[in-house]
Amino acid sequence: MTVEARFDELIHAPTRLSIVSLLTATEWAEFKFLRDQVGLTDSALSKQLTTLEEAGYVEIRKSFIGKRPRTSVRLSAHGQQAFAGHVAALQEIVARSGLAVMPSAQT
Amino acid sequence: MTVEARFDELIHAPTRLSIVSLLTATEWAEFKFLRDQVGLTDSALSKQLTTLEEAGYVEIRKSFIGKRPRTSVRLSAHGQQAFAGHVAALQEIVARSGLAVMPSAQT
DNA sequence: CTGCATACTTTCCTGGCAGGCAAGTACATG
DNA sequence: CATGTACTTGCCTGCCAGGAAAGTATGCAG
Repeated sequence: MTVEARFDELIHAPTRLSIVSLLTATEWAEFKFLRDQVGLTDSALSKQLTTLEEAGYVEIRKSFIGKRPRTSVRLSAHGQQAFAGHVAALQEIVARSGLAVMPSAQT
Repeated sequence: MTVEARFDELIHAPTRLSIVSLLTATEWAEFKFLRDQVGLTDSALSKQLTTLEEAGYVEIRKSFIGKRPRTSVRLSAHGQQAFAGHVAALQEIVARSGLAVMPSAQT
């Protein structure tokens, strides 16, 4: 599978970047988990998720655990591609800059 | 030299990201060159450069070539560090996502 | 039946920032 | 004196993000 390097404004925005990158690592993630990880209010997260859903980047699953509603989210295939493409675009930028790219950054 | 991974909102914004990454590759760059590369109007670029200068990320040199003024810009050491730190932060995000990082992406 | 809690969603409003246009500045040239 | 170059600054518009608060739907407690 070839990933086309494509800068994605929607994914680039800091909060959505964290949401999407969290999702790449978590399969189905729960609303509260995301909310706490990215540090947004319910309303703000809800809106971002709607935005991502409208772009076709995430799937939102509403299930009931016992009697309580539970919203879970995961990246769609399309979202994964967009993220991969965006990362590739960033890497091209970095590559142009001549900065060395390490496979994994240790702090 | 250890680079601290540090997400930088100022550098992250798309236009400034292109400006800064261009600067990492060019030493002194001229105003018109930057303007054409990033596709901004004079005024918009001027403002971004002022912003970057106020953050201490770039140095602005105003010289005269013959009788005509010429504005050139380059990344300061501080700006280089900030960029490197931001890139490291992005790489950490990508690393968390489990995406493979290629040293250079060919299209 | 009423009230309160859970789990979001939607509406309303504010604030910041980006970019374009147009005018301003400074200097040289015709 | 008018015009051109090379920006800079001011003004204005538009977008979008995020918080607060109200709305929706459902369950449970009393």
